[in-house]
Amino acid sequence: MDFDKAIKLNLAATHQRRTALPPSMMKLADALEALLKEKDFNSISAAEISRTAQVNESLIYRYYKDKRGVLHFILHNYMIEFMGEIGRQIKAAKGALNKLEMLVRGHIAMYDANRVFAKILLLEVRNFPGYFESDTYELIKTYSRSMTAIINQGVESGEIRNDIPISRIRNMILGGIEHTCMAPVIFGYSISDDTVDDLFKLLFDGIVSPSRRSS
Amino acid sequence: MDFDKAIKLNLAATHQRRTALPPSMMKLADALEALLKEKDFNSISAAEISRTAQVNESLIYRYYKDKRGVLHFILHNYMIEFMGEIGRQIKAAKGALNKLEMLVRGHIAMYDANRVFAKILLLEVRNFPGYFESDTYELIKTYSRSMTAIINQGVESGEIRNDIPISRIRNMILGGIEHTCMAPVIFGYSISDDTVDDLFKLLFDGIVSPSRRSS
Amino acid sequence: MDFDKAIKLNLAATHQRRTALPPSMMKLADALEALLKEKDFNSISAAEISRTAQVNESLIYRYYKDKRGVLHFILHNYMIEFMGEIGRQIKAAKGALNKLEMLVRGHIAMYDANRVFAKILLLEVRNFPGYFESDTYELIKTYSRSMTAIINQGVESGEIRNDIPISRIRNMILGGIEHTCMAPVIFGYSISDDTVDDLFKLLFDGIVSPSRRSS
Amino acid sequence: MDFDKAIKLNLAATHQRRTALPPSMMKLADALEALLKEKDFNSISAAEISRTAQVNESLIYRYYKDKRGVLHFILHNYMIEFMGEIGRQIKAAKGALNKLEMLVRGHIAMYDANRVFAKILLLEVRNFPGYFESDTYELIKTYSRSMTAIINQGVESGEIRNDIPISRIRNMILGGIEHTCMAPVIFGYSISDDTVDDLFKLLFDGIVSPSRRSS
DNA sequence: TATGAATGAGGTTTCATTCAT
DNA sequence: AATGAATGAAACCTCATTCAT
Repeated sequence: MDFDKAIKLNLAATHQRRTALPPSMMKLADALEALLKEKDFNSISAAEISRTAQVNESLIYRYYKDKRGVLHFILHNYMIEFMGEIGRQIKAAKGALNKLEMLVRGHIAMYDANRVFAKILLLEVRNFPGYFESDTYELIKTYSRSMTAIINQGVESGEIRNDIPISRIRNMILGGIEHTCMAPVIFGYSISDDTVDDLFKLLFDGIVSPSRRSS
Repeated sequence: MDFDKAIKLNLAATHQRRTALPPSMMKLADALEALLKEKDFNSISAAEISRTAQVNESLIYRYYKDKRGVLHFILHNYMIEFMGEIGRQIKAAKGALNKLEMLVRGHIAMYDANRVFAKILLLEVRNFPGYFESDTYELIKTYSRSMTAIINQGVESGEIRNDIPISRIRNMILGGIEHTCMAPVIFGYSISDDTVDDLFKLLFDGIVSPSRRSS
Repeated sequence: MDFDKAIKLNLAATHQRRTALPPSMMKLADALEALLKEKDFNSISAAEISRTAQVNESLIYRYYKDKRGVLHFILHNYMIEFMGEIGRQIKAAKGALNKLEMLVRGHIAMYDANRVFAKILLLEVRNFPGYFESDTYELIKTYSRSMTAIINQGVESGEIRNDIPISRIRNMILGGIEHTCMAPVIFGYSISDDTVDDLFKLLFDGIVSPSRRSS
Repeated sequence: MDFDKAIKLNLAATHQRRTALPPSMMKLADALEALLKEKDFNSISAAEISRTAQVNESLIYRYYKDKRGVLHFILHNYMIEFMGEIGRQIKAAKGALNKLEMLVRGHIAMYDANRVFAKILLLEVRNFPGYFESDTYELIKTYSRSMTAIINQGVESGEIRNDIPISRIRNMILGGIEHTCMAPVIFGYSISDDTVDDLFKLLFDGIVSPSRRSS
């Protein structure tokens, strides 16, 4: 059973996943995840992963393409969970700004709760050649597109200013998220509600169209 | 002649610098800089640096503490150039917002013109243990403090809103800069003036105090 | 399988040991031992050990902590053999002085028969930082303690003078052994019985209690 | 000015020597000598020697054949001093046994006072291929021959037994000296008069001719 | 499904030494 | 008499990975 097959099984319900996959495959992923809490990917060796997993080193190459395959597997699992969660929250909200706020708060909350996920996405995966062609990056683009859609909807409904290209607004928001989370993730402190509130003040007072401003 | 001595010489004029240091020392730094345009630091080997520099590998260790020392040297040189440049530009501007704009535009222009500098600062240096205790990070803090001072001055003069902690405003700005530059730096396309203008619209409409708003 | 585990297996019978451990692990130890007959440890390279063992160089670091780990392994094996041998001989003797004589003669005989063991202990291991915290040094302390016990018993039975601290007597004896063996070990000549007899004359005329002296 | 020339100058009086030789040449030798007090030759690098000497590294190769050349130079200087000293002492003594005793006591005293000299001769120089063809070894042979001459004289005068080849007696004596000094030199404790007296007891009771024995 | 053994390429770093000035 | 620059070999060690069982 290889990585591709695993990914498909992964899409099934979480309960089933954990049992459907070979135990050692999960142990390896869990081990790497645990290690990522304390070091970056490049300084974790295959030997260390398997030692932590209490599993034979060769199994990495049975279940994954290579060492990096384990990282992608972890990321992919997180992304799927993330996308589902976000999808549910957006549906509940009314109006583009509310949806956006849900989205951003959900995103930050996910990073806050799952540091390893945040680390991988913020630090590990970027300068890896080939990442931007990976399946996982496709998921990110899906996410990005749904944010674009919401902004677009907000522009059309008049909630969001229309003098700036939507893609740029989206990038601003994504940048805000990343910057808000970067330091806490690197230095390991939690992201306070105040910080997030301030992010919204700065973000929204900037992008909300003048006619809608309270003051 | 070691790294420390080199740094001091570095502070001298650029013309002098290049001749005062051993040729191979500069060749190595130049070679690493060239290589950084195409790969990340960790996947550049000492052998590769010296091969590119057409210089003996062991000179890395004669002129620098270790391989990473070359990276620090490059970064340090850029930082010194950067700080000088920025300092000059700020003095020319009147008013906190103008100063801030100069600062941010200068910062982005520097990143745009010197991709390697941007890459090192945005990608390479962060998760290196010990970076935050380095001399170079001290320079960054100097920069950060001068930004804080300008914001503070803007708050006192009424140009900038006073309901958000200054440190958070500063982080927002730094985050905006980083995010504006991140994608262009990673994907290698240039940063358009429009992008920067938009950043200011978003940034300033957010931080300018309501009483000063035109609409 | 690492060094610690190996040590435990080591305690098993010799026949079993050689088969229980990875063949290459033993080949490496044997190779180093052979090389130590002709050069000192510092001038034997890892490449040389593995070449002699006809084994891949990296196995040194798989089976041992580092190059020095092989030395410790060899020493440890010898120590275990040594301790067993010594233990058996002591039991056979009656009276503290006889026991002591057995001990010392056994010790010297071991050095005489196993020059590499002697070399390691007398020359290679001493000024290595960390040796005195090693497992092997613990074995030495065990040995040292059993010598102390015998001396103590001799003092209580009146065989050994009681006006000198036991630890000093013990050190005197250990020093005598070392002194006797050092030159033969270094220059590669055998330790004559006469030399050992003389050591006893000097040692015992010094430590035997006055009441027991013939003259 | 090269080593050979230096050696010749060396043979001149001590006062002149130090001034006749280039200062850096002496600085290097002094530096190595100082370092030898704490490490063995193999773990002292050329860089370390020149750094300690506060002299340019290449000067090692200007004034000496190679790194080991410095060691030989130091040894040679000691040897010349040693030979002069010994020569003077011998002349003062009457009778072969007295001369021999002077010789041995002088030799041991020299080792005791000049640990670096002793270390080089006892430990560093032996397993170096080519040593036995060196100029310095010629000096040693001179020394050895003068000892042979004394023994010969003692045999002829009846002081020393004539049933053992002279060369063997000489080796016995040289071995005794080495044996006596080895442990103190390695472990860094001083050589007590008692130890030396014992050496003589053992040596002379063996080599003195029966007719001259007191008992 | 899993294991232990082994490999080879490559990593960073240190060193004695030589050359040009 | 002395220097700084440069070199190439070799040191120790790590790693991802494969193979036979």
